[in-house]
Amino acid sequence: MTVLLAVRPDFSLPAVVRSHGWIQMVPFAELPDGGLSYIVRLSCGIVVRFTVQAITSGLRVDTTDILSVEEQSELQETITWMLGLEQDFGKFYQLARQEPKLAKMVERKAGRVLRSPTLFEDVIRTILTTNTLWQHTLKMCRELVRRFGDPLPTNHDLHAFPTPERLALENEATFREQIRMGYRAPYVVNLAQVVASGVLDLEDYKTSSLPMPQLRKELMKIIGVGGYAAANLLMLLGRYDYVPVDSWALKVVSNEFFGGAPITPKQVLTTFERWGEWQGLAYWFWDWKVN
DNA sequence: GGTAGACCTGGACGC
DNA sequence: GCGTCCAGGTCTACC
Repeated sequence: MTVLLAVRPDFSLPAVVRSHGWIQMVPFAELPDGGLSYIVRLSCGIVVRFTVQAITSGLRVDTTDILSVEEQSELQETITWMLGLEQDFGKFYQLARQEPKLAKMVERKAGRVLRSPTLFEDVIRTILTTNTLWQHTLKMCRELVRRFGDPLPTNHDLHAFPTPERLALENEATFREQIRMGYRAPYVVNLAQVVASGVLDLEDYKTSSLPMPQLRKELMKIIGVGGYAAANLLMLLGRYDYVPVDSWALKVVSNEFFGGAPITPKQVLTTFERWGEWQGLAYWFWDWKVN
């Protein structure tokens, strides 16, 4: 079935889809026209594949199944969150237009960051990106989805991202041996268990009114989420007043602003401080020198 | 608050 | 084929 969605004038679907590496991780996939394909498990338990494509009047959403009114509504809410359709970048674009290194991103209508349907999923993905090579991250995610995600009824080779409840049934050894997660295994087990049991309501953070420093502290209470991971999650939550500093950030900021000399994470943060509530975005979409 | 070392995997490299 | 080195963040212990 087909559903149409309206978007703001500053929205670009390919810009969101290609905003970062999530699109390379199952069950995300990019369509040839820059659109999005994703397999989602709705709250009623059905697994649906949907595609999103840009059309003149906004977005066209096609699903593999006929959905009830409630399911359609849930799917629309999910897509709105995933693509950041609710976000307004007017104020940021005004500032960014005055910075040559951000001119291209304004032109591309970039700024939105592709999100998973749930924060639980984004936390797991983020943990899988830490302290390893990107190819290993992709492999861990692929195996996690293939082994524990509910299959698409029309194609059992495709799966939705596993639920906290499903992952909470597994133990550390399974994740170490089958998913090759290494020391990250207890982090994932713990997160699945606290979310599945209701001890931690991660999805509540999507609408949290906590100031950034407190929200960052809350995120860092999750075992396996340190400074970088928390900053990355803040970006995904639409909080852009902090920069996710990893080894890449140290490298590009050093090359751009410090002549390639070794720098500290604090120097990265100081460099982007002037962007205030938008510093995360300014860093993320900066037109970095490529060496 | 800052620092050092352990934790894991997988790719690159030398033998 | 085997061993070694390295990259990549987080946690814990210690100062």
